[in-house]
Amino acid sequence: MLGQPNSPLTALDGLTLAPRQDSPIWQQIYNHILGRIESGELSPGEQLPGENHMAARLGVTRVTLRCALQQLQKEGHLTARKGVGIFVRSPPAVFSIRDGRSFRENIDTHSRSIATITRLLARDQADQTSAHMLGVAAGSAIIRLRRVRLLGEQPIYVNDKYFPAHRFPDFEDAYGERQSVSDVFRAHGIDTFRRAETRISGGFASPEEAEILQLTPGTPVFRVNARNTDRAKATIEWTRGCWPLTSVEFVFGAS
Amino acid sequence: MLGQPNSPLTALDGLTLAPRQDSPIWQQIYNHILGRIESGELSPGEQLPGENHMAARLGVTRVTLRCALQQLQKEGHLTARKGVGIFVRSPPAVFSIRDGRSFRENIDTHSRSIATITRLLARDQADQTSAHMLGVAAGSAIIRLRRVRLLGEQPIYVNDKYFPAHRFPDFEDAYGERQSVSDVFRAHGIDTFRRAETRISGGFASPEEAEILQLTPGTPVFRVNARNTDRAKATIEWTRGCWPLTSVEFVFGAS
DNA sequence: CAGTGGTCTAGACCACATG
DNA sequence: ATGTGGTCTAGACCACTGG
Repeated sequence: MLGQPNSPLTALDGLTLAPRQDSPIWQQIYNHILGRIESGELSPGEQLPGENHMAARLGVTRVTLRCALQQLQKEGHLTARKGVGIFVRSPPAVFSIRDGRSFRENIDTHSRSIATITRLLARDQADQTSAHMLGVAAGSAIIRLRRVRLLGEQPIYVNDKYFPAHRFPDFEDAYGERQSVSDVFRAHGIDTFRRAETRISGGFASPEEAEILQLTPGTPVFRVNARNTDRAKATIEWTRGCWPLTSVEFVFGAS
Repeated sequence: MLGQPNSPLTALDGLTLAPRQDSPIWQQIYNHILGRIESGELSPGEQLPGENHMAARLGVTRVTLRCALQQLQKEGHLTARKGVGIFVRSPPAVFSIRDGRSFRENIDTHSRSIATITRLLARDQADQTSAHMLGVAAGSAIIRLRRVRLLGEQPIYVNDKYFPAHRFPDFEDAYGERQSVSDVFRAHGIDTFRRAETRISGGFASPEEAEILQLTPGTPVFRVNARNTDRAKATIEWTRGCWPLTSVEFVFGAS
């Protein structure tokens, strides 16, 4: 028993199912919960009652209830953790990423707090893909960096960055102080660099991505691939990132 | 009875369910069908056997089978039409859209045939949103254009374009001949224009979008908003488009 | 009319996480 | 040991589409 993690258990307050409306029961449930999330009555991180409770409360089967919950999970509003419970995920008050600006510059226009977690920083050998993107030979020494960005408490972005190791002998030291890639560039004499290419595609969260971003596996996501080049147009960084579909908007060429 | 629309009914050939593997039954079914689609054994437009047939053939409940089918629908591989059947949708061999190029220039790099359908061309009054995007007063005369693009037989893109009517008195005539917006611009003395801003976000297909794109409602999609401006930086076109998530990749700033 | 997919019920067992 | 979400069964009725 978890005590009463959320004393009011308010998730379903005020829901009464119309007996035979034009819309399916699961959609009525879906709409009701979504409404309570978007209105803020259910806040991010809050736990919902168990599926059995909710199904009994509504007089429907778990199967029916789960239709609604699964849709809400696919849309990024809820996260389920097996053996634990279902939680409000959100925000996802969409915010904008402008091409050519740093992550922090983009976020700063928002009021919420932003955090960076470095999950991996290691030297490795380039595989086929990363070698190609960096313009080096397969097997060359590269540096791998995996970071997760949090908006408030919610992870909203995970990315893997790859660097040609020979350009950055002091990567770890330069990075360590402020977790800033720009610092690393500057420390190695690269004061101007440029976003050479950005590719945006769509996909579905792998189990690994889902765990990091606190999503249900199979949730739709943005996949972003980008290359940064130095003044001589040599590639100094290749980034592969993943965003929940509903958390972000990409802006190109704006004012 | 539809006769045998696909004589072999090959959708499930060779599938035998492992009794208690590590992966759920529905995922085994999912993987099997997806494999047959991607290998080309199931071709676009082909109809699957009915759910009852397939469920019986596999010795599972429809509920279990539908788990697999629904996932495949969300990913854009299958389309279900109530009262009719389930069809292979595909392609979606992803193809790339480069910013700043016309749709046709982008597609021509692909081998498949491309078609344009004009679903609507009308004069109207600007609502709040379109007025704001076009930089005109709400209620001003505007021109609305809705088009669908097909790759092969599959609709892969629907968009609504809005134009300030006062700039294009002869829109219909200039457009009619080749269904070309560039022609309209040229006919009104606009020989150079520029993509001022592109915004990419994610969402889920509305019933209307789903019908047009032959998707299941709720399928994840890209939403693209863009503005074109003339030499004087006045907005001459605002576009709102919708792509199935798995059909396209957007490329910015490439070679 | 018969066949289709969409919805729903009332059970059940499982793996998992927590206390 | 308990409660959680994940999976699955064996039925059922419905609305829709087509011939």
